[in-house]
Amino acid sequence: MEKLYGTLNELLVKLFNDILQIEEQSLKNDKFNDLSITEIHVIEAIGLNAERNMSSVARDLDITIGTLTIAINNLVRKGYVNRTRSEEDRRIVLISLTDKGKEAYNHHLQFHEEMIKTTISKLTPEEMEVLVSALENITGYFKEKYNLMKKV
Amino acid sequence: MEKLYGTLNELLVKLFNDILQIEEQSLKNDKFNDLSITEIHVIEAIGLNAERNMSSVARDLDITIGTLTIAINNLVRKGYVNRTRSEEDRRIVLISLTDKGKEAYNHHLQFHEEMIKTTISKLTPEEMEVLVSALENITGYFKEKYNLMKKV
DNA sequence: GAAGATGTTTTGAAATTCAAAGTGTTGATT
DNA sequence: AATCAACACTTTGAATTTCAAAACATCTTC
Repeated sequence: MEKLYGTLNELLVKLFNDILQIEEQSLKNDKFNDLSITEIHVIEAIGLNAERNMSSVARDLDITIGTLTIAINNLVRKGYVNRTRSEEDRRIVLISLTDKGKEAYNHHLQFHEEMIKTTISKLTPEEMEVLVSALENITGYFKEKYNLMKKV
Repeated sequence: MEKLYGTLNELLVKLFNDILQIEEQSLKNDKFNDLSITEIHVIEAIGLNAERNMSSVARDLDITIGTLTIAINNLVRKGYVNRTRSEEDRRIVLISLTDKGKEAYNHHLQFHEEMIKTTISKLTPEEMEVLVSALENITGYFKEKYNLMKKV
């Protein structure tokens, strides 16, 4: 049990550093190498579906709207994001991905998919289900803990 | 199968973001709340053992020495790190944790331990094993991929 | 002892972030 | 209809983090 414990700790810490670094590295040798990790995350948060307003995207990313404004300025300039004002309520700014933005979105998705594919290719169907429920447990716990902390 | 795939992707991404945010939040309500995450990482990298020079710590953290110099300036100012010059080779700068630095190191370790302990407590032994082997797969994949990229 | 190598610091610039002030729009109240 | 508060967003000013390249100090080698 103690051993498992150290293993898990090490794995999580290592996983963390690795993912960040690889994501960064892989961006550099990439078709979309004018995008930073931050910008990729914004593109991810906007998503492929309908137009979204600034506030909801900022909330998803856990950043302030002011910070998002700056990020969107750059993404619009680089041609990844459309920005328009809502006709119904002219306070609201609607953002969505351009075709180029959607391409970048899908490209990044593939990075993730490759990672997952490698992971699950070594698991049996039963193990896969176990993994999913284990991760659901963990993220559930984290979500709870995070919300508690936020309220304090 | 496709569905599991998306689920797993989502779970891992979420887990990742959650851990980062919780770490950040927990620092704020903390005894050592004058430390940023970056600074905690530097303290972790210096470690409890012998004095280390700038280059080796920078290499461990995958940052430039110049960047580390600035981080160490602040940590010295805040009383977490000792900085001396080697007597044998006066080019070399030796850094180590002060008592306060060691306290912060252990405190952060406890945060990790608690996180892992809670995680483990929510899992059955079977889930544990699957989780560990899945994470091993992922980090293995990353390690390989990362080394490849670095060489390019 | 000069030249080059090594280890670190400094400098200048860019990216990311926040809090707070500012701008424009809408909705409610009177 | 006029005003005022609430809302959605942008701008501003400052802090942090980071890097590359120049500068500095010290060692090693020829």
